[in-house]
Amino acid sequence: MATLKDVAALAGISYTTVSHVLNNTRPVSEPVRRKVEAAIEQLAYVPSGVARSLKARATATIGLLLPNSINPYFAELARGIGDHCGRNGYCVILCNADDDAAKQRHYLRMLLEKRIDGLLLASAGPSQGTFDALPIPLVVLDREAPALASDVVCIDHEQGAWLATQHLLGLGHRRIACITGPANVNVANLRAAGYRRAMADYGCAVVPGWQVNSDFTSDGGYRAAGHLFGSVQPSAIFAANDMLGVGVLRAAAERGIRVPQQLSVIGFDDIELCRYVYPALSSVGQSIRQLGERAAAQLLGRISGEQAGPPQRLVVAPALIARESTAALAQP
Amino acid sequence: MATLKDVAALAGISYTTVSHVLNNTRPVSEPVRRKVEAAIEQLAYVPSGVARSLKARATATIGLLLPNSINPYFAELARGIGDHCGRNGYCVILCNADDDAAKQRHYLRMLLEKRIDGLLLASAGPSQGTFDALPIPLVVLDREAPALASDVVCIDHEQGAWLATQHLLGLGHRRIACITGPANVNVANLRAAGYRRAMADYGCAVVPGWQVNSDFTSDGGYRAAGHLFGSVQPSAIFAANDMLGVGVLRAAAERGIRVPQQLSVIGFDDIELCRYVYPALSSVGQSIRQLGERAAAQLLGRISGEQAGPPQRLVVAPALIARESTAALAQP
DNA sequence: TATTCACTCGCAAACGTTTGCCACCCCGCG
DNA sequence: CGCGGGGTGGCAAACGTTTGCGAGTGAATA
Repeated sequence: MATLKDVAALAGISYTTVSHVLNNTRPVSEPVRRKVEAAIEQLAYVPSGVARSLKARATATIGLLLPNSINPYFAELARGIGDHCGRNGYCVILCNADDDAAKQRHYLRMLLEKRIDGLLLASAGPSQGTFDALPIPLVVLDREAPALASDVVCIDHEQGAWLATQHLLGLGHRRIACITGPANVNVANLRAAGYRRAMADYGCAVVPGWQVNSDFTSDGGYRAAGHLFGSVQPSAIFAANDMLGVGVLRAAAERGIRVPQQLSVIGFDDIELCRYVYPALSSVGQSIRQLGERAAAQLLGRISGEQAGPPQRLVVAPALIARESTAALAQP
Repeated sequence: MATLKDVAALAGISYTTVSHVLNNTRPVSEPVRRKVEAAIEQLAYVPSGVARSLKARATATIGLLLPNSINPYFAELARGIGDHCGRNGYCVILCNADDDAAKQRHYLRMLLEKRIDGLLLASAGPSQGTFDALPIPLVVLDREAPALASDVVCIDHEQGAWLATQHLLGLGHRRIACITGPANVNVANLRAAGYRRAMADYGCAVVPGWQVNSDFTSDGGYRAAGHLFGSVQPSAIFAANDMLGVGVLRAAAERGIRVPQQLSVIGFDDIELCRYVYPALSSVGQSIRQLGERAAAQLLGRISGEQAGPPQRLVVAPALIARESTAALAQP
């Protein structure tokens, strides 16, 4: 690859000046500028971001560390982040940790070596001190990170769950089951709490067995729903994420349970998949892409120094998106 | 951030030696090594990949340029690529061009500045010379790139379409419609060609109107199917990609057309979404993640110089994945 | 004519690594 | 005693930029 010096030599000029015409960083006479530009063209010169980064101590690159990418939710998140960063001249390096703590540390190390300007951490499991004293801005996405003194942007999980459950209650349902995530992940517990609060608000006792833990996958939702159909026979199910909801839909369809006539189902997150299944899955959430963009904006703000001050918590309010999978309780 | 010199100063040793203990690149006495390691620990030193890359003229990073990310297909592809690269010590910088040629050039420029070691180009539109004289290895994914003298890894689109159509024909269907992509994208034409070849093999004339162009989106499939239902009333539909297929499923469901009893539907690509819809969508394809890994492997081979020689075409054979959306033609 | 600018441009020192080359010490051998 | 050589470790030159400092032109001004 051609370098600044090559261009300078070809143009018969010092490479300092070449640098200045490249960056418009000081006036250069027209003839010289033209010669330089011709040389650049001729050599197909592309400046080295590596050298530039070394000098500038900045890479215009951020890292995005995802815990597991099986959930389409993260794909949409990544899109929002990538878009915002691209628009602002930043690159993003994407790493899937696959729920593996060792892998996560490995990637973090890699990113630090690459001298990323900031890190976006999406809903990781127990981080156990991995992200304690990072030398770069960090914003945590989607998860509450009480231990970390970093910015957090996420949705109000508890409120969203309340909203979803309240939607079902408002439709007349009372036998409302809840399928939630693993008991050791915080988000799952918050959503379950929202469910229980809504039930309590309506004076509905949550019978043991109505709330079942699963794993945030479609298959988990499928199995959990099968179990519920055989026991508590709910008239509505709040699935603590959309993948679970999709699994519920399938379990119902296979048994000939008609949705929403005989069973209402609502999910959480409002991933695009909701619109593709039939019946389309009602859900609560906010534009995931916007969430990603917001997180990216926050991080970029920290990097530029524009955003200063103590850690912020940006929690966005969820909205109800009623689709085809929820309807009023049929009169018995 | 601490530098090599800081570590050296703290350890009371030259920074040359520090470098050597870091990389195990020449024997270092035990006491010195211990002192260095202690200093590294104490300063939380992380070597600068930027400086390293500048010296080594390599970044251990590849670029992944996607045309549009609305299709979940690309998310899966990215996952496979990211996995393979991660395992081999490479990072991936992901760029979504959103079907915008200017954006695509912008990203390419950015990636070149970042001095990526290789580029993975997924199924872009007409590239019109943008990728002509790249100074780095390039492998094109998913699309046949006749103009480019680069490696290509893709699936046999024509054969896959033949397989899908043949599956329907084997089930007794004759009134088989085909919904395909935009006429100006090569992949769409190849798939349409496979459809027609299969029809011809069975002596079925393709009546005008049986093949309709769409846009590879769920919505496009929905509209096209609606159109078909009102006119040719096929007993089976081959959708040239899974998103189209999902749209067909919805159009059928809304009209009370039962799949597969009254209508068989088959897609192409075998994205994960196929398994989530009900009825699960039959499809043809090969593990998308593996396709991605394969492409990444090819690129990494070119980068390391292990793979030399003329451009290769790796085309993988598609397989039929029969699910719930296809069944034998009901006897009238 | 001497001084002061405005306008252009070049020199060279960073940025943080890797690595070829060389220097030193000490031991064993002739 | 002289010398070779293994075992250690330091010097300094790259890698390709950015940028502070300064130098050289003319022309305008005093």
